[in-house]
Amino acid sequence: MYDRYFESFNKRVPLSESEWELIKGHLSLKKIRKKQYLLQEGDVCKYVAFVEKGALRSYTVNEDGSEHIVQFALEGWFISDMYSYLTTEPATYNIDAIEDSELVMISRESSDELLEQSPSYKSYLLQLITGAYIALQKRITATISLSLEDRYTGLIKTYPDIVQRVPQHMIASYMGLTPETLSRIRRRLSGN
Amino acid sequence: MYDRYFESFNKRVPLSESEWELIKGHLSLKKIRKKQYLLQEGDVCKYVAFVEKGALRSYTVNEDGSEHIVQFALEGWFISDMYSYLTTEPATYNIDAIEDSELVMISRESSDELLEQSPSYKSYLLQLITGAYIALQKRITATISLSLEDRYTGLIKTYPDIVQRVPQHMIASYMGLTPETLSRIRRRLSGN
DNA sequence: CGTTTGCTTGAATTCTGTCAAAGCAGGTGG
DNA sequence: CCACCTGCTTTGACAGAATTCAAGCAAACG
Repeated sequence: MYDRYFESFNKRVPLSESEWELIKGHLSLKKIRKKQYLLQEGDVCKYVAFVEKGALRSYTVNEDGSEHIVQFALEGWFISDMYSYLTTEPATYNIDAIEDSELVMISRESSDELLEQSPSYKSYLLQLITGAYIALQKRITATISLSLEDRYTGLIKTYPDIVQRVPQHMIASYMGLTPETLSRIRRRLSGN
Repeated sequence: MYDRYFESFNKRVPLSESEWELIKGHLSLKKIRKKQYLLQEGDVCKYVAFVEKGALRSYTVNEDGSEHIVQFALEGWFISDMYSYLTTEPATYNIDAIEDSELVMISRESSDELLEQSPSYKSYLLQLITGAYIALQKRITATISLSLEDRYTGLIKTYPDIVQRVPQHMIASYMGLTPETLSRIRRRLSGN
């Protein structure tokens, strides 16, 4: 229980027994099934979810009904609508499960308390978000500077599990492409 | 001196006199001229720069010599190659000044010390990076889900000063477009 | 005043999206 | 066990959009 979360935490910020007990008291476990919503656009996002097991995605839906995937989250990643979480404004993203999943949930209230009471928690959060920030900057860099072929091969190298576990039309959406275009890129890469 | 930095800090995390003195002891001021480098690809990034005055950009250069702007930083923003800064690996980004600028510089050593000694500094950094993370997520969302017209008008609304102060071929680079394409988008938007 | 820099425009080319259809599993119910 | 869905991927033809290359023009600068 909370195994991966503890591992993620402890490898960045080594934890004493007592501090872990304090933190654990603010966590809760949630299981959701494939295709089930964790958050719907318009609701206020009250939790950050850390993925113990499974796979989720966050995405927007345009007026014409088209979906655009903003993020995937597999084991060891967190997912949330951070803006809604911090401001309590209505969420602009939807989040649902791509696979049956197990999540460690941290509410805004719990997070605020932990930030006051536990320097380790504050350090962990800082490191986690800094890592996420760097990853987003890399993604943007790839988007504006590389060809589609190079972006896709880079994605495979960086996140092989995502490419294996997630349907390709979702990868296309994540890259801002149509499924047809991604299919053609893959053919070009596999040597006609 | 350090006015904007103090303001940015104090509005997020109110500071006592003594704590500000502690922090101020770790800051230094740097002035750089337009077109001057703050960081070159391959060097290790030893500072995070907070912009007191002026405008900078970070960008990559491809083998063919084409530049791709990853970020702009105006007054109140920070800029750095965070990955290089944290790992001491060679930087993958270049940073230079678009206007004559004044910067508040924080070295890695100073930042580490402050993170240990000042809970307020840790809180400030967490809030700053969280805000930057959310901004990047918005940018990615716009990139994969909106038309070029909507992306450009969104940019004008969100960062009017950037669009006014930065040459348009740099805006085009930032959006991942050629200058010609951006010029045509602007004509379409101004009603032929 | 000449040069540089940035923005615009045009025509040809290349790439991507759209629409329609077909192929290909995996899963379900009969 | 098989036939039939259903969801996903691939393919083709065509229309639309962006890039490329070339040229022209205006403003800024030394």
